[in-house]
Amino acid sequence: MSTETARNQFKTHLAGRGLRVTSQRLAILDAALAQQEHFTAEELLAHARALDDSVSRATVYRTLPILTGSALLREVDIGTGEKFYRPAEAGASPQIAQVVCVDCDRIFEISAPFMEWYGSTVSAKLNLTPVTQRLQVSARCNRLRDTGACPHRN
Amino acid sequence: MSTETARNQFKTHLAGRGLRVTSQRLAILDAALAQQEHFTAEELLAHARALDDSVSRATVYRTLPILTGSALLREVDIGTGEKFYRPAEAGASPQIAQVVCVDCDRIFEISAPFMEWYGSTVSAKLNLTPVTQRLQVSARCNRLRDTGACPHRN
DNA sequence: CTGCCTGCAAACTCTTTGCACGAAT
DNA sequence: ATTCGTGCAAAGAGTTTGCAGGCAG
Repeated sequence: MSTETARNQFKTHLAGRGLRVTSQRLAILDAALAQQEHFTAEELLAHARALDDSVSRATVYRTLPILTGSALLREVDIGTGEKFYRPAEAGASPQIAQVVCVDCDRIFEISAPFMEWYGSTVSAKLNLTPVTQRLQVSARCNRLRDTGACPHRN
Repeated sequence: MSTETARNQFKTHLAGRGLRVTSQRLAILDAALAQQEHFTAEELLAHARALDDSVSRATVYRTLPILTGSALLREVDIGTGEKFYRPAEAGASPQIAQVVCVDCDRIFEISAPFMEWYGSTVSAKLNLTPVTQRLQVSARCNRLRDTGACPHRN
């Protein structure tokens, strides 16, 4: 999705909810979409400020829920206290497994289509209907174990 | 597992690591094992204080890692900022899925024997070896949707 | 113009830590 | 007698919120 397309999608989302299009919100959007990896709110603040130095931490935190709500970003929680975000690829499977390498702290994401069946099966036993599901795996790097060097670090 | 058995297991674990058996640690253990549902550190503090009012918040936080490390408690992270704990049933499958009802916030746990294979498959693609894995499902209550009353609430 | 949005800073929640005293071994 | 463990209170990390002024619609 081009930046221009994303901007338009964002503006439509804002307008549809009676929210205003501000330079800060656009800067945060642009900064978020430019990220290559998972990023934190703090990292997003730094990048957004590079685009528009009037962006404050509060506005980043106030804008993130709008961005996740408009399906432009996905929130990724790996249970470490701080939340991570990343651009939501259009058409990507909602069933994603996160593999967190305990050696390098990197987060990998892999489509996990089988998960849907499993979540549904498990939920049905409780008379519940699944909304979201997530397989989170902590793993060690084989290369690091064998050669002492983690190929993902640096 | 009886309370007496758990106490002995805990004392053995402490002794084996050169840690001391204190009344506070035992009170926290007893309070934890008496819980029927998932509990937070704060709730555990309240219950432990009912058994021994000299227990402080700091000691609860310092003891929780010892209890999880000795396999007497399991930590359950559902991505809400605070961590939950529950007694670790002896012999239970290490592969557990958590289903969190978004209507009543209750946490259900279900054995998920296939998860290990999923995690291994997904990790192998990255040349990683899984250490822990977790399937977390958010779900809505069917009963609430149909009748307007959540049978789990209250 | 109206009122949503903003930056700032303080508040908040959960957890961790420095310190001097007290208790387990 | 040694240490390790403890309570207290302060510090920390991440996030949220009250307020007065600013800008979008």
